[in-house]
Amino acid sequence: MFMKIPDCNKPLCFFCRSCQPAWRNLNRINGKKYSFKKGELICKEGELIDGMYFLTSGAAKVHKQWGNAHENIIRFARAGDVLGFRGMSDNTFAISATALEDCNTCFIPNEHVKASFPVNPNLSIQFMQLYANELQLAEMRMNNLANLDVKGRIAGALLSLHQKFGVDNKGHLRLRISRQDIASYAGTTYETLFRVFSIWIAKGIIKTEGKSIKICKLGELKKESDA
Amino acid sequence: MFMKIPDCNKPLCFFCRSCQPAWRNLNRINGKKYSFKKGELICKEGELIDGMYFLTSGAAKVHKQWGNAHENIIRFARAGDVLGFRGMSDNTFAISATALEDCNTCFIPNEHVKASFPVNPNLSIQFMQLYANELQLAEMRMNNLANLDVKGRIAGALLSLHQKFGVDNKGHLRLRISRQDIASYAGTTYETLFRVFSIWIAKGIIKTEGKSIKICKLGELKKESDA
DNA sequence: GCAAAAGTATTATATATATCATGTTTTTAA
DNA sequence: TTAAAAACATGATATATATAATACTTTTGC
Repeated sequence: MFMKIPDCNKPLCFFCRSCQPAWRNLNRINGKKYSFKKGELICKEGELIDGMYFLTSGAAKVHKQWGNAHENIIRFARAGDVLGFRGMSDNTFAISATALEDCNTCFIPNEHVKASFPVNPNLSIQFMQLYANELQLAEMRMNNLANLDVKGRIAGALLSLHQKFGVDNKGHLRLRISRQDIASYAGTTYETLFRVFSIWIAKGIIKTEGKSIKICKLGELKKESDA
Repeated sequence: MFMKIPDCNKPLCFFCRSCQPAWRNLNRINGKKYSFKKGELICKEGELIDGMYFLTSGAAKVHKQWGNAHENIIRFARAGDVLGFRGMSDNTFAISATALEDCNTCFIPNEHVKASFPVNPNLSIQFMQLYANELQLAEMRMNNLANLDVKGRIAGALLSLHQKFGVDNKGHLRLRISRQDIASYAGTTYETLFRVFSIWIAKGIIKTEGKSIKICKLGELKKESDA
């Protein structure tokens, strides 16, 4: 579950991609490669996180536990995304991340992240842009949660998943995910999600086959999510 | 309402603060100073925004109009904050900003922002950290909107305002803001906000005096907002 | 200083959606 | 390979909160 990074100058590691080629060797020395099985916790709210995880393969959910059993999913991550604390100060984080598929990650300690900025002028600009984009997404999502009814929120959730993970050759969403997780992402309950799905399946807007979901009428979903 | 920036190397302008002293003169030449009266639109969703506004005084709301009359406030900004598109690509923005008090801003065109990065190594790091912080706030707010009931959301809204704008010597929130705006920020309606306020006033948790709001029992509000 | 507009106060009603309850199927672990 | 645990399916009920309707009060522009 842990080893030195053997080769990380591949396009999927955000960090190495943004560093000068000559610097990547130091990333290899200072970073660690962690693998996580489906369902495993990558980082947990309240824990001290002294570095960043860069997802190189797999998928994860970033979530927060509420009291007893109520979980809320804040966002999803796929290869190329960053997990763990943002910025570069040591800090405990208020949010957990769990692997939804088997994951490979590069863990880079804050020390080394900090040391990398002066030497890699492009790095902070890349981070800046990454965060700016995520911020924009976050604000859109905020809006959705605050203004749309359940249908709209579920539509938005499906569209995000569609955009982030794409579809396979059969048109099925590439991420196998439980209905409960979709509900948690849309800010609703499983039961309500089920009801909405039933309606949409009847209308031919989506099609399900076990855990696989196919969006048949993308336009209809878009209409729901910006009404 | 528009003039060349006369003097902007003061601590309140995020951009100048993050640049080398020698570079600030160029900011002065390339930037423009815009002033906005209370209620005036600073930037409007759909418009092309080819630069960033740096608030040096006053307060503003960042919001999105929904169809007919439904408005949602995404966040507030005070002196030191950035408005307008984030990142540095020319782009139309999905979000509007309106002055809540008379505002002074420095407008820096994207061209000059871009040109400033290579020369001011600290600049992109400052931006990165700014965005990282805002991202964290955004994700917390997302959570609130998705999981808390109205009471909790209103409590959260008041606490944010309290934290962002502070209180005067009488303990009143320093930002004079309409109930409708608080409701829009909390993702609810004026009427519901009114009901919740009535209860809290009766309980002595808050006190109102026209537009002025005083939080008497901060602890009680905190309890509401993380239940 | 006055008219118009924006903001504030309040109740009654409607409805969307969570909660509860119960059974079935699929997946996981031993 | 079976037992246990998640995940899925579905209806009935309760409730929080938006909507609607109406009147009063303060602020703003002319």
